[in-house]
Amino acid sequence: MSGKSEGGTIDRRAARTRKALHEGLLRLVTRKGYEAITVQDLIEEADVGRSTFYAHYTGKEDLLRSGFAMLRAELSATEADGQAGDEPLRFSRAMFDHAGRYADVFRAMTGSRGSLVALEEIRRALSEIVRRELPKGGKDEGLPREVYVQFTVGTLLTLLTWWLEKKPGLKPAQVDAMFRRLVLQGIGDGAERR
Amino acid sequence: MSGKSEGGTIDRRAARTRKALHEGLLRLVTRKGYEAITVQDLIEEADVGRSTFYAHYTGKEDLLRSGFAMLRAELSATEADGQAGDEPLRFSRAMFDHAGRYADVFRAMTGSRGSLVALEEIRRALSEIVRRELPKGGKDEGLPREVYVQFTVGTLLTLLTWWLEKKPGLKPAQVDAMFRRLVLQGIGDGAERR
Amino acid sequence: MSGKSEGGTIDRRAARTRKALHEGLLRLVTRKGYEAITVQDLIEEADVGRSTFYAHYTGKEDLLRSGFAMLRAELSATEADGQAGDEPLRFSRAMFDHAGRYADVFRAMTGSRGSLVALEEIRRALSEIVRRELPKGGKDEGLPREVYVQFTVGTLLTLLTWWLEKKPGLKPAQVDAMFRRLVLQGIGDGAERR
Amino acid sequence: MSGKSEGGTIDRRAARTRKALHEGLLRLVTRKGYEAITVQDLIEEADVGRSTFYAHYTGKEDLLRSGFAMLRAELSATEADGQAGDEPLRFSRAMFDHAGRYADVFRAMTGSRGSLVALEEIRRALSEIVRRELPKGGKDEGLPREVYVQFTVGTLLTLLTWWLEKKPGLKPAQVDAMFRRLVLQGIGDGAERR
DNA sequence: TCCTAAGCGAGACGGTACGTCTTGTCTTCCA
DNA sequence: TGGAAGACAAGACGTACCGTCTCGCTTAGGA
Repeated sequence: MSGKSEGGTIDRRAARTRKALHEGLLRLVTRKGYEAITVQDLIEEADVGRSTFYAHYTGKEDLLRSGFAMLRAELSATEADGQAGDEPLRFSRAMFDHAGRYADVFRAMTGSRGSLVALEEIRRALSEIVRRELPKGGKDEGLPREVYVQFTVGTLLTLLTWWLEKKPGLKPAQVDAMFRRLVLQGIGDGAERR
Repeated sequence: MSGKSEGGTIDRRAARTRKALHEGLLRLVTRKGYEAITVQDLIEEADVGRSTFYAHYTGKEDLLRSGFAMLRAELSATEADGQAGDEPLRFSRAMFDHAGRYADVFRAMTGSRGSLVALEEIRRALSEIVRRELPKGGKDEGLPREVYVQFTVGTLLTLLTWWLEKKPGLKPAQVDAMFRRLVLQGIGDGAERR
Repeated sequence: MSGKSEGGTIDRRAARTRKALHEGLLRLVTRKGYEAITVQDLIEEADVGRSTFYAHYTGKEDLLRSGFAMLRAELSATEADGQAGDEPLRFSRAMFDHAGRYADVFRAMTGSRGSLVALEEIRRALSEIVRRELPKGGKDEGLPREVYVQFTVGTLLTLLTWWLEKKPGLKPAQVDAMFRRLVLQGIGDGAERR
Repeated sequence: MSGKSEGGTIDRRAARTRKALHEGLLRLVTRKGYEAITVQDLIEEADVGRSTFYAHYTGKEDLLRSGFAMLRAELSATEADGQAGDEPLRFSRAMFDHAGRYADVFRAMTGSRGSLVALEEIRRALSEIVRRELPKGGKDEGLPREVYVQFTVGTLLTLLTWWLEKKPGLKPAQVDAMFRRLVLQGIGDGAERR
């Protein structure tokens, strides 16, 4: 019994075990990439028994997802303070700031040594945020709302990946500017407009 | 000996073996998803000996990549006939037509049962095409050319995935229209321009 | 990790696993000869996982040797009761009695479907016994003690093989008589002596 | 067609191929022991195609046996000149002389890196000789003639092995003396006789 | 002298066993 | 007596050989 991946506070020990595993995962992921990590690695890193690991999680994917779940919970909690300013996409700057700080982890999750699972989790987390932040207007012109969301998230990830992998020297503000330009105007050259 | 995954015409038998493996991979990938495929599956499906498989490819990733390499080679060969019409992104319609026909394979490669490797290969193939097709106009307001390319490819993949996974009923032309709208104008409403 | 082929009492489960493997080997060896046995056969016969097998033994030779080691340990333990009667070679009769009962195993180990390893182990086990039982008399006319031992063991094996392979109908006592005659007098005809 | 391992003079080229393989086997056997030799080793050493090897022999055992067959044929041919002196076992001295010269090959065939097949061939070859050389008398006393033969051969091999492996410094004459002593008188101490 | 069948080298191939590695379950022991 | 430790069954991995086979090349021996 003892519930699998629910995060509820069951026990003091259980909480300590989960913390150790999450931290171990972070350390390992930057050291050898997500895909190469084995359950054996995880339990050695966290100094935990094999059956203990499986008592808490169904596998390393579950551990990863549970980590993202915690992350999302935290994000939601601290989101209220962003008052509904009328500027569109105003969350993006915070995003790039944050990503810049955890560049190592991000790269290890999404690079070729990463995992589709991680990528999907990241996309899901971003989608939730964008979905909440993008409720303006309803012009549509045949573009379903979900397409807007996925387009925005996709562009964000494109910039993020290009930035951290190819031009890590850039400042978050510079990348954010490119992002906004692309999302709001696309690549249509400025000459046609104005 | 005899080069691994180069596709050169080495031997009549070798070519037949490789063909059998590539076709087997395609069949299997739609049947159970890329990730779940084992080398054993591949050699049974292609009716090939285990050591023969490893004589040609270093693993299932290598087989996958070699398949994409062949695909790219074919695409390059048949590309010349696209005369340099002045319309931008004119390749996109063909792309969506093609993708619609191979929806099963595409989904199996990129879904959660898919593989980062496949995704990267698809992205690489598209990038090559876009890079060739997008040479118009000079540098623009500090946006590096590669960002244009990645943005375009990313948006294409976003639309492709959303289409095949969520709205498989749409016609290629409809999805193509959305793609062009997003890439050329972003989500900024049309009212501001013109 | 938990010692390889030492036979020590490490764990109840480990002991059961080893027992199952030893018994499986005996069954298989009479069924298809030692050489033809594969590790796969052994683990199927013993209903054991592949990695479990390799956790205990380095290969089928190691399993064989460990079986002989156990056998020797048992023999040593039950040897004390043989009081030092003055009759030479008095162990031989027990040997032939024993061999007659395990004729199948013996043949399967030493025949052309057998193994040099098994033969060497048998020879080693017999040598130990003979070395202990043959301490009478002082050095003799330039014949090193070890030559005596090897000669005795060799002759025993010669008789054993000939008996079980060519004349399985004979009684142990008859073969033992031949053995003693040959070892003690050679083939020189008795007439010359006495 | 073209018979497998018969040695008949089929063709000049065939004979050259077989010679190359036999010589390669001898070189390899002293270099890495019989058991460790692979067909690949043999065909590389003899500079022969894989299919050519299998056109002549069914495997490395067949090659080995065919080598012994040739050896036996040669021995038989040169045996006639040994006139039937009345001395028993007079062939043994020549045996030990010969073995001393080919110590390397012998050790590589019979040691733990050797092969039961080789041992059986050696035993068979020696048995043929002993059977021919041991026709004297018919006292018997219940000892079948074949037991005499096997006893003699076994003792010869025991001495041979012990000599080459443990005391390679001894002269053939010394070992031969021990052999004759053991075969003719056994280990019965001299005191009882005379 | 030319032609043709054979012997041959080269090595791809289908198979099988190997020893290693990882997974998720199940048993034992200890606190 | 409930959870940690780790032995275990299962099975995929990549490697090494095996014996079969299909190729061309060469190389006599008979026409």
